[in-house]
Amino acid sequence: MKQSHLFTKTQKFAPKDEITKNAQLLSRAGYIHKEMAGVYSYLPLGLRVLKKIEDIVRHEMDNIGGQEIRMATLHPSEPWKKTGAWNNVDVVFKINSRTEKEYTVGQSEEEIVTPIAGEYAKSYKDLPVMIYQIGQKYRDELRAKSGIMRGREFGMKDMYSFHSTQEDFDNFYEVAKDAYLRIYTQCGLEAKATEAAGGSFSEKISYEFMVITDAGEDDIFYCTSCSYCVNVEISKQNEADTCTRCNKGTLKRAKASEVGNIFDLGTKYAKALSFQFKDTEGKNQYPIMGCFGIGTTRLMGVIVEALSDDKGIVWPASVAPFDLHLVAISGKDKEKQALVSAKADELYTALHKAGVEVLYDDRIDLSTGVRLAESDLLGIPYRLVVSEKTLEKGAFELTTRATKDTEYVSTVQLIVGKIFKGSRY
RNA sequence: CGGGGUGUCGUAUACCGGUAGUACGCAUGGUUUGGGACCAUGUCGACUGGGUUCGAUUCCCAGCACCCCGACCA
Repeated sequence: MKQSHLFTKTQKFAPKDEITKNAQLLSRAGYIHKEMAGVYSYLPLGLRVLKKIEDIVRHEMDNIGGQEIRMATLHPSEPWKKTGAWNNVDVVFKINSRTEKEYTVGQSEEEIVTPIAGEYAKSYKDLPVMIYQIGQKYRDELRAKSGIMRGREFGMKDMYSFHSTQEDFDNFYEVAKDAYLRIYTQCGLEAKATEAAGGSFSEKISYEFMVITDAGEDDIFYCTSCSYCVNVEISKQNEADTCTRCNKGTLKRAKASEVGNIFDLGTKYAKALSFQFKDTEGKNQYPIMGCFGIGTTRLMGVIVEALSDDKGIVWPASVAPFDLHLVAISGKDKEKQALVSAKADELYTALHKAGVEVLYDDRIDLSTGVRLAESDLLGIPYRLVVSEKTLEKGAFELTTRATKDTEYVSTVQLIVGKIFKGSRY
């Protein structure tokens, strides 16, 4: 994409009503646009990032047997009344139509997905079933905060699984946990599966996936030796205690942000919504249900919080809006400018053909400082500068955003090799 | 929902009970071109409603919006 064509622009100052790093950087760089407290629109660059995150999530869900669907956003109130959520869950939006009919919008979808699954899964042979969707969620939060980290409308992947036995559920729970950890790794984050309370969902322990960051809103204890991690809220141990899991490490306290949560829902929703199947003996049984959520927009926010510097965002390659930022720089000399532009155009085409997603800053009349500062702010993993200097050298300047390392490369093949490093092919 | 704070050009800000100033942006022209460069000219503004006052953007009250702390957090 040519930057002269991109309708968004960067801003030198962050809006004064955005305090958190994720909102400041994403707003300044033109990834998001605030509509009201806790509600953001995703602009071209932001949507590209979000789609990449969604694709990573989608791939892992498909891998463990998930089947993607899209549930309605507007819901009838009846199933919500059946499960009690209509009156017991305070973040449920309640909408009245002009004919006084009551509706709600999705904030979690047990009430909708359970009847769908129940309509088809009549026998133990039809189970397990894993269904997920990626889409918008709406929650009537009393206080939206922290930019895109806690909104009233946000993106979420929610998967629901139905099992004929507890054992089958338990096995899948572990499989899903591993898939979750792979998702965060691919997003450039180190997440910890953390024991937490089940909330109003479940009396059992749930797992929250936590990324250690100063922006974190939760406190966790994690073991210095094994993978044990627990939310301070429910921990029976204290900081510096020896870990009871491995008896080797000690527990350290840290601030962390939640980027996912998985629950064992038992038969609560199947019972409330009358989902039964026939077991091997022909008897009616309620399936064991699980719920697996990842806030995709929140994940985007946490990535920015965890991976940015004083100049701007530093996207991991896997979720960056583009692979490469091509910047053409030249003085006013028309002849030289034409040479630089021609070379940059040529590279843009060749890189595009080689499968590289390129944002091409072709605004050659703009001052260099502005454009390089913008480049850093946008946070694309690699920057390729074409200028009079590099033309003389017969090579282009390739800079890694994260490390600021610069090297000169002379061919498209070498550029492609450097930026993909075999990670994508 | 409890507590606190803030509302001034598109953005960030200044001052002020009596012409609302600056920077960035935007427009035009010119000088620049490896780190948000410079000059000139132009463009654009007091959240809403009451009250006090000769006069309110400024003081007071209410509403609304936004932010922060807490509570809450499927």
